[in-house]
Amino acid sequence: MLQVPFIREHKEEVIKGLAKRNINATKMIDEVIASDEDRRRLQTQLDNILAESNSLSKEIGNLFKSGEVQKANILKEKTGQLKEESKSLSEQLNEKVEALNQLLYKIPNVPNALVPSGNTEQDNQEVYREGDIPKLHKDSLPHWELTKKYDIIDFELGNKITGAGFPVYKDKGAKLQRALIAYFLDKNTAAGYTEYQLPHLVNEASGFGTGQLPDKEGQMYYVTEDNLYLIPTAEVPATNLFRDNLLSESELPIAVTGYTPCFRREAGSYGAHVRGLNRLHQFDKVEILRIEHPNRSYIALEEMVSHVKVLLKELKLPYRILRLCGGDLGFTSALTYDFEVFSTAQDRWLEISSVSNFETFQANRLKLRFKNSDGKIELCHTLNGSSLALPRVLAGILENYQTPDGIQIPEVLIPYTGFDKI
RNA sequence: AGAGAGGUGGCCGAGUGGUCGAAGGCGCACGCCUGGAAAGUGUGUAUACGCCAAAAGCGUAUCGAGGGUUCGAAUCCCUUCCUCUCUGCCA
Repeated sequence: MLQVPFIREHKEEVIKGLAKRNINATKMIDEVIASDEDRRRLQTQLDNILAESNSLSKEIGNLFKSGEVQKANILKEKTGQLKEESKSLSEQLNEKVEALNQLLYKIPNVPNALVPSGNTEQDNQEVYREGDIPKLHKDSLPHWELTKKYDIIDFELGNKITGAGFPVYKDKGAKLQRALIAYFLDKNTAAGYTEYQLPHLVNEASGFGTGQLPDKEGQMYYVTEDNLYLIPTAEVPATNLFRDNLLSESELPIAVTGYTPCFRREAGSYGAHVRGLNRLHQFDKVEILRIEHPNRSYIALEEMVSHVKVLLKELKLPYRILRLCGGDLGFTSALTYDFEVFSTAQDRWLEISSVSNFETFQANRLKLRFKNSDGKIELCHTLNGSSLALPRVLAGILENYQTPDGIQIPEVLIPYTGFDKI
């Protein structure tokens, strides 16, 4: 959520930035500013009344002590009036604050200057490409055929025990999953990220902190009995570790990694784009997260991008990096780089990582602050990225590494799998 | 799940209607002391919002959360969440 003082002071900049998301925010921003002015006016009025009432109460106490009951009773009547006024004012104030918040929840983050404007995927900028696209044999298959052929993932079985989008990994498929998770976590911890094992269910406050709530509750599975949500990404529990924190500057930066399953209710579209592993209700992901000093957050973003590059390079998967355009940018993000692996058998790019800087947008909701060297309190910047989302990496490996007599295992994974071919 | 106890500042802990944003201690910061350190000693040490061009300053709110009683609530009442202990269940 954007900060009101920031909106007030950078009104044109905010409107211009949001225009890149194809939002005409002029009206919304004006409303916010007007609403905030009302709020401040009410606050001042209320504070004055309460101040008067407090000082009267003190007087009354003193009068009672000195036995001047009559005088005290006169003052009592006055405080009665003040009380009614303050009650009505504080109701108005609460309503105003709530209305203002409702407005703010609807305003997405202001894109960074680097974000290109645009509506669709077509407008994303390719900023990097690496790796050779392999030439496959003529009978090569998409992964959903391969998994069947080698009996390593069973979609039907998952369908039976749960439903569509909940695959069952078997035998070497299961082992390969575990290998990927271990490999990613090892690389991340070696790069300085601290490993966490996180809860897979979160409460409402956490969903709110990272921006899933309000409005996007439909995307999460919800446990009604206990009022908990299944996490759509480790970003939610990992970021909320630091909710309501006032850090000292020396504690920054913080770097966290964790593996969790992710649960997404999203219905999605149909056809080849969602076949097999391309889109699931439950999938595994290893996440990296950083909490940074505002001065360093864009350096950190580059570091995260470089780190993910290494993973893909080592896996020898052909990939490209896109800088997302305004229309494709997530609600909370200021700048996002998407990583896509090329699947030769499907002849298309598959998104496998998304690395974003949220600047203060999440931190503002989370109340995640630090005390700077001048002793002033500032919001931290938060960033996160996948390193990596498993299913599509797996799809990429299966499809790109297939040979007429089996699927090769990428060299870096062999120490983890214990086998070199499926 | 049942019974009981409890939630106070970074931490420990006192506080049962006004003098309490809150004693005392620890911690932390700065100073003094010291050749240096320890000890000792002095001072300071919450957050949010508002007023103010800003700083200083002032005001308001905050003792788990929400509501109520009262001129006045950390303190009394109600609701709710959480933690701990015992019993039950269970990996």
